[in-house]
Amino acid sequence: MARRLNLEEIGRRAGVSRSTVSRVVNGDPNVSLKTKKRVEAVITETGYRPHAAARSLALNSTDVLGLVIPSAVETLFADPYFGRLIFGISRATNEVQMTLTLFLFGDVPDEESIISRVVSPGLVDGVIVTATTMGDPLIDYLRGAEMPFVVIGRPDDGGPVFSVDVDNRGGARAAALHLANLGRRRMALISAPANTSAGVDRTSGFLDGLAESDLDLEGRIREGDWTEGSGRAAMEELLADQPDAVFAASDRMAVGAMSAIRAAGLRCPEDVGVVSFDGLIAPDQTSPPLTSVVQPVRKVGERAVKLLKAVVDETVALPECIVFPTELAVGGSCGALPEKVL
Amino acid sequence: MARRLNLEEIGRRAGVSRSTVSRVVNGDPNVSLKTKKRVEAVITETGYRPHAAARSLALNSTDVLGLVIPSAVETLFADPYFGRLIFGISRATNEVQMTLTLFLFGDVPDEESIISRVVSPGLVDGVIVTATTMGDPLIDYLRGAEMPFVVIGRPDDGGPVFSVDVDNRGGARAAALHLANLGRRRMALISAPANTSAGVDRTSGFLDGLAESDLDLEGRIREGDWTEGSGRAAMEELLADQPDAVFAASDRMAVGAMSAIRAAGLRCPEDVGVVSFDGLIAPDQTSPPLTSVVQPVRKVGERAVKLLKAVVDETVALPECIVFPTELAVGGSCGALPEKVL
DNA sequence: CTTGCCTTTGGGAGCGCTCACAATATAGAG
DNA sequence: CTCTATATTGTGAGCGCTCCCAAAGGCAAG
Repeated sequence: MARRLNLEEIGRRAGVSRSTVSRVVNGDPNVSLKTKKRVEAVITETGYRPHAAARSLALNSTDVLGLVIPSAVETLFADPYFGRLIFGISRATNEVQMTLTLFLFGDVPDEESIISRVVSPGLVDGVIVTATTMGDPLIDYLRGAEMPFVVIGRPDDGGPVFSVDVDNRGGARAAALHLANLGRRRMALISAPANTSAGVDRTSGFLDGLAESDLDLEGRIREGDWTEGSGRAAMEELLADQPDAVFAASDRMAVGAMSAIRAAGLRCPEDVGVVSFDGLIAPDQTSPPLTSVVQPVRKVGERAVKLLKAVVDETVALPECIVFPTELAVGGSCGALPEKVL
Repeated sequence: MARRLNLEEIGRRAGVSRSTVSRVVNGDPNVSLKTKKRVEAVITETGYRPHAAARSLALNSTDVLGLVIPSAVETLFADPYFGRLIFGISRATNEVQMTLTLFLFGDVPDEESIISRVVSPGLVDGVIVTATTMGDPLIDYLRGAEMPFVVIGRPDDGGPVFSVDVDNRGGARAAALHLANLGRRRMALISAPANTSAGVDRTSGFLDGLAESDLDLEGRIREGDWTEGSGRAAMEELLADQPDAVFAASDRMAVGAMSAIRAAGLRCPEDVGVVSFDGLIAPDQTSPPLTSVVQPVRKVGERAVKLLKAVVDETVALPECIVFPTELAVGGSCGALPEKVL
């Protein structure tokens, strides 16, 4: 008796055909009210749920979006950025009634296997790619497989892609100008990896701002790897050059830098002002509260989903590069007095 | 010309049949070397990838695991716990060549829609459920839908389920004993939500430890919600009772508690010793480093995947409850001198 | 009562795959 | 060279769904 629940079986029990049940399930209005009620009763009673794979096969569409994070080493995941991003993406995915699948690459080179799964037809309708390093072959691979995709960040080569990014350059420039306006003259930079577009853009934006203020790093630059530890190490080295301010290209690196400053017996912001990038650390989590270039992480995620859906549905034609503005949120770490802000 | 790439088409191009190509794709040894080479050449050349949905339909198995986090409000996601857990689960999923899909419930009651997707046949082979609150109807729903599942945490009711948990009770008890051994007598507790099994177990374990030491909370208990802010608020209240130590049921709440202690002009550990639960905060991220009950989050995730796979494959019969031990990692926050530790 | 039109329902085919089994090729033994 | 045993390949059916079109039912007008 335990026959599988499928359209045919529901139809049999309701005394109608497969197609009629299908119509009811999919809300097709061309069904008489009486039939509809009857079928719905059977569905509720049996707990029938359509078979997702079968539907995907017939429709050639899965209603599943993939999120690919190629460099998800454990340290990366400690960054609140990804939690927030995943949250935003998940939210937006739910909103459009789709499902989110996650492709994280471990340290192990399971890349090969994962990538080939990502581009399999019938698994996902499209993917969002983030945290790629420059020259990542993944992008070309996706193009070759004709898998719709959206990049979070700035794609490196000239190839046309859909992307969502934040104004890294403008934000970093604003950080430099802000510090310069506060009278800081010997600034230092803890940069993000130079093989990421965010790293490159934040560095060049900061340099832009310095140049506009007739200032220079004079070698006071160290590259971090996004982690707190790397920020601390970088700051320890930079302190030898006695900077009066530092811009860290991420919140976590800034936290590390602040702890190095404190450990050296210096005060923040009096001796060394600190400005960071991200805006993901609550004001009460550091003392003094971080002055930070805020990027709208959740919005980026949500926008990426919407854009990807448009790409999949082919309701958008030309490759589009969306850039969200960033905004400087002044805390106490840069040395601007609260009075000045309010 | 642009005919769809499928087994039939690959076969046509290689001069063999559908099944032969299928055999090659799936590594069936019953194919002559010559044929195999020829087919593989065509596959490489065309970039053919099997259609996942079609395969799922035929095999009635998707090779996809779901991770369901029913209470993923944004604050929850700020906890490093989930990042770590997802990382572990993702790793293990990759290892068994499966794919991970994520079901996060937003604040909005999209629950209905998400749950019904979770239990649809043909989407996932099974799910891992975590962060459920007691009495969560999700569990019963999964049972009713005959969807294989594994719970991370201790299931509340008596119904037989597969689960992976850590020894919350034993860990919290060890925390109490440790503080008692150090001579603390007026301990306080910042508990985790009482509608979670971890919350209940950590509280009762701590009370056990106190009782064994002939101590009592005497009302010095406040319930937090896992967040740093709630830990700070709880501590502020507790300080009125002048405790000489506090056990926070999570790292983040402990961090909040420490900041409240500092803000009150008290010293940690001299005035108030702090012990937390989780062990997810690096020693150099707080000062003094947190003494914490370490739970093997990543292992829990990995084990959950293995267990779920066994459940799906029906290679395990009786509901199994796996409990990982926890271990007290002594930092400086509890007042144990470094000499004592080493 | 017939006709025509619109509403509602049913059946066939196909999505791309796997599985079971039939068909064919190959080889070894007699 | 024939015959069987085995290695290799091909065919049909079916997984559960959707789509398309044809069939049936209902109803008003002629």
